[in-house]
Amino acid sequence: MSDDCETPLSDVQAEACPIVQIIDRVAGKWSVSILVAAIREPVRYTELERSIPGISRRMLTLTLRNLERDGLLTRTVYPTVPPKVEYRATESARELYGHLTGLLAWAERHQPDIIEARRAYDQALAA
Amino acid sequence: MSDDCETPLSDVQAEACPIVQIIDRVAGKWSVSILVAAIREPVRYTELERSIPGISRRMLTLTLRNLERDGLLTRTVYPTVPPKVEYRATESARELYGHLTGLLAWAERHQPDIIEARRAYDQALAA
DNA sequence: CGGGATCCTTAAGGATACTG
DNA sequence: CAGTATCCTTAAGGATCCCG
Repeated sequence: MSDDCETPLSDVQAEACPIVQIIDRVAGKWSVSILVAAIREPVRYTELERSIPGISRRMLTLTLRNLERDGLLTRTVYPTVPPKVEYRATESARELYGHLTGLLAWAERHQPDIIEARRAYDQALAA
Repeated sequence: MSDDCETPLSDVQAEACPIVQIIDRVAGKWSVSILVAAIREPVRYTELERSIPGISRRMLTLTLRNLERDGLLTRTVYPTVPPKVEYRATESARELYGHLTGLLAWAERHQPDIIEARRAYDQALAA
């Protein structure tokens, strides 16, 4: 999935490629949910599992690892009994979050247009 | 993949959900590439096929249809021989594009951090 | 030229049992 | 509590052929 942005590209596609990479980073079903949950305050594993409906243990762990690997989350283990692990958003993640809320604003402004566009498109097909 | 944002959610996940929906809209391997290509001027089918390395006919058509359905592209057929079809970005898409370039700026600012974070993470694993 | 229809491969994700 | 390991299902995407 990771286009290298290496093999010779037209100027316009050279612009598209890094954008695709970021999108990929926050794509997948769960990345944003976890990121948003960890933005304001550190969260624990089980806390995430409970607050994100439908996520499986497997995907929770996998997505956490990826976010950590990209430097968007830090993972802190408290060697207590029972163990306690906290995930918190990094500064980098908080800046990214700012851009995501920008996208959110766009979505809210255009939601009616999108609904209508889909309705029109689907109706045109049925005809 | 489309979380409904319907089933009762915590306030924080209620915020995450619409963001996930937009990400999904521009996720997938090709959406952004096509969008960017069509932003400045109308483009033709074969033009897209040539300018986006590696895209298959199938995915080009599928992605175009989805973008059109969401009101991000308009499709214009000129009934000439041979046929000519132009895709152009809508106003809505141009606004979305603005937010995407915001993401691009974030990516450029943090690319060194990300590279370093991954390197550190991978090295810690190998140890 | 601009596709649609079909078949196949790969990767994302879900379910669940087990563990330090 | 916070995971890992394993198995299985689904969906995204690729290759190809055909057609107005």
